[in-house]
This record gives sequence, structure tokens and C-alpha cells, in this order.
Amino acid sequence: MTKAEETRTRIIQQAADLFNQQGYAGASMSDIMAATGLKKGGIYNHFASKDELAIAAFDFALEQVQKRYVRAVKGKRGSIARLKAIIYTFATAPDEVTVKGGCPLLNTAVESDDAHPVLRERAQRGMYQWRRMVHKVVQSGIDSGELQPTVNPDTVATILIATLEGSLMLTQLYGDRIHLQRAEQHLEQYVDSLQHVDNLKQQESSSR
Amino acid sequence: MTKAEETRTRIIQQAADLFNQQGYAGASMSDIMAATGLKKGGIYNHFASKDELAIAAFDFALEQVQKRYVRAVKGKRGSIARLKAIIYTFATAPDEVTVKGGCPLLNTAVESDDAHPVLRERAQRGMYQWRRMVHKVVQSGIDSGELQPTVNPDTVATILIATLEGSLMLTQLYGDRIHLQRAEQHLEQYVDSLQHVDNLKQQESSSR
DNA sequence: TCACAAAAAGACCGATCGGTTTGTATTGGA
DNA sequence: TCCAATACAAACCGATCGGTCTTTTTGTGA
Repeated sequence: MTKAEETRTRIIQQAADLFNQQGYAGASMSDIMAATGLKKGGIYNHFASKDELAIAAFDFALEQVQKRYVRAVKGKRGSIARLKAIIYTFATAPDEVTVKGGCPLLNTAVESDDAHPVLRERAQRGMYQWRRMVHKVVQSGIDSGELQPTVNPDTVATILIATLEGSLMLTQLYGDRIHLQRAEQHLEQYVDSLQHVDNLKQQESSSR
Repeated sequence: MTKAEETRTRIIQQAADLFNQQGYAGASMSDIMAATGLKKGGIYNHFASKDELAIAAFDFALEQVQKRYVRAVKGKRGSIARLKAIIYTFATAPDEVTVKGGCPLLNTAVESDDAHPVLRERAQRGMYQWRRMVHKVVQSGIDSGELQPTVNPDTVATILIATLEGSLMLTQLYGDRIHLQRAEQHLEQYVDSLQHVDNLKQQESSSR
């Protein structure tokens, strides 16, 4: 990696933190200059505009987050175990050093309600990928007979993501992890309730 | 109501919409001038600063939202019915004309993650009041024997609010109410599961 | 090692930010 | 009805916004 590429990624990392914490409108180029230690010329040499940097920063932040889930799911077998791995991964996200300021998907989705259609579309796509991941895990569980055939994968995805994102918001608002922990426990029960009755005999053997 | 008071509340209403849609940092005084049709002098005659207006707008938006819940809960008897009324009230919030741009609590909580401590504290207090409302309904249900004594009111509050707020975020992100509807259905089942076993015989009679 | 391309600094730009001041309608009570 | 209070408009303010351009510094391949 050449020096220029190093600088570019350094800018992206710092900007990702700032945008995630203060929002796109709330973080100024001056803030990014202060965080990176670079002057305007240095930054605009790598990015044509604030928009371009914001998009690169969002993509970076999302990639960091997604990597954790792919890793967590790969390490488990069975859809129940994988769903629980996703829940656990989200619940322990605040411990990670990756990107500060909470879930970039939630933050961007809420801020770009109205303004900034490009970021909004980015958030939609990122959320869709997450939904699809949950969907696939659930569907394979149904196909293998591990989950009840009446389970709706789309509904599971909505409930899982909504509860996790909502409880993360509460945890961040109060600076108290209890909300995320309650959601984690509740969702584990919920996931267990999707289990096919024939498989219930083995239920107590599952753990992290 | 004198003319001045009328103007003041008109500014607050318009500003509440703008701040809720674009965020505190994203909505400028010029935006508010354009929305109200007033010039700077006209606005600053009623509010000392953008901050003061933002706080007044948040308080107004929150009050509008809270009124709906108080009304919904008052119209029902029994904790199960009341919890379902809260869920239904939230799920149908997008239909209301009150304040545009989603839940002011969620928006403010997410944006004021880091910046703007005053609004953050306002959001904390507003969220606390909502949590307390759910808590009281659950507690009274436990006391009356309608709900299982092992139910934790704090946990119910967290799950309810997190799932609703999270699914609202999804609904807003995609412009699709299906997420809010799934959350509504899921939470109704969840609320039913809190019911004391002795009362299960009457369960099918409950509705909106 | 040297020369050249690329990276970063620094000065500068118009527009817009939140906010103030001063002048002018408008309102409402006597 | 008239006048004082006040609501509002209009012009103005320094600071900061995102962005450009020129100059200087720095990294790098021949």
C-alpha cells in the first residue's frame, strides 16, 4: 500500500467515526481536518467533495460491521446457532473498536429520512443485505427441518433487526447496556420458539 | 390566544416538522423562515436562539405524541388491552397528521448521540416517561393477577419500545409499512404470552 | 541520486450560517 | 380613535460553511 493510499484510508476511517457520531450534516470538513491532522488541500486531493467522502466513509463503516457477522455465522452450524450468533454479535457491538457512534445503518437511516438520497439508498442496500442474511439462515433452517415450516423468514428478519436496532438506540441514549442485554435474551427465546417440535429434545445443548 | 401567541405556536409547529425531518443540524433558520413565511426578525422576536426554538419544537412534538398514548390507554381496561392499545397506537402513527418525519424520540436520540446535550437529556426524559407508562401498565397487570408474577416490567418496556422504534425505522427507510405491521403482530403475541395461566380461558375475547 | 509526479499546505473564494440592530407596520387597550 | 407597545421586515454582522487554486513539500521509480 502506497503512502497516498494509506492517507486516503486514514481519512476514511476518521471521517467514518465523525459522520457516525455527529451525522452527515453535523460533521464539517473542519472537523475532519482536525481529526486527520490534514489541511483542506490534503483532503480534497483524495476526495472531490464532502459527499464523496461521506459515501466512502459509510461504505467503509458498513464493511467493518458486515465482516463481523459473516465471521460469526461462518463459525456456527445450524440455523438456530447462527441466528443466536447474529444476535450475540450485535449485542456485543459496543465493545468492538471498529466504528464509534453506534450502528451506521441505524444512524444513516434515521438522518437521511428526507435529505441526502444517495446515503439513503446506501442505507437501504446495506439493510437489505442484512435482512437477506437473516432470511437465508432462516430459510435453510426450514429446509433442513430444524425450524417449523410455518415460520416466515421475512418476519423473523424484521423482528430480529428491529428489536436489536431499537435496543441499541436505548442503550446509546442512556449509556446503559441493560437494554441491549434484555433484547438479546428476549430474541434468544424467540429464536428457540421457531424450532421444529421434533428437534426440541436437543434444545438444551445449544450455547455460544 | 393573542396574535403573538398564535405566531409563536405556528413557528413551533413548522419548526417541529423541519427538525424532525432534517434533524437539528440539518434544518437551518433559513429553512424555518421559508416554512413559516416569516423573516429573521419575526422569528427571533419570539425565540432567543435556534437552540431555544429547537427545544420548544421538540417539547411540542413530544407532547403531541404523548397525548395519543394517554388517550389510547385511558380508553382501555386491563393491562393486556392497554399494552395492545399502545402497540396499535404506535403502529398507526404514520397515518396521523401530527408531526411529520417519524418518532421525535428516535430521531433526537439518534442525532444527539454525541452533540447537543440539552436535546439529548430531553430525549432521555421523554423516553423515560414512555418506559414508565409501559412499566405501570405491566405492574398493575401483575398486581391484579392478569399477568404472570414472574414478568419483569422493565424488560417488557424495553422489548416493546425497542421493537416498535426499530420497526418504524425500517418502515421509514423503505417507505413500506409491512415492517411496522410485522412488529405489531409479533408484539401482540408477546403480550399474550405474558398472561397469567388462570386467565388464559378468556384470551380469545380480547380485541381492539 | 535525481527528477518528476503526486501529495499536502496555505491562501483565497462566494455562499450561507446563526444572530443583531434598526426601522416600520400592526395590534390592542384606554 | 388614538397612542404606546410590540410584532415584524430589512439591512447588516462576523464566523464558518464547502470548495478552488497556487505554491511548496514529499514520496518514488528510473
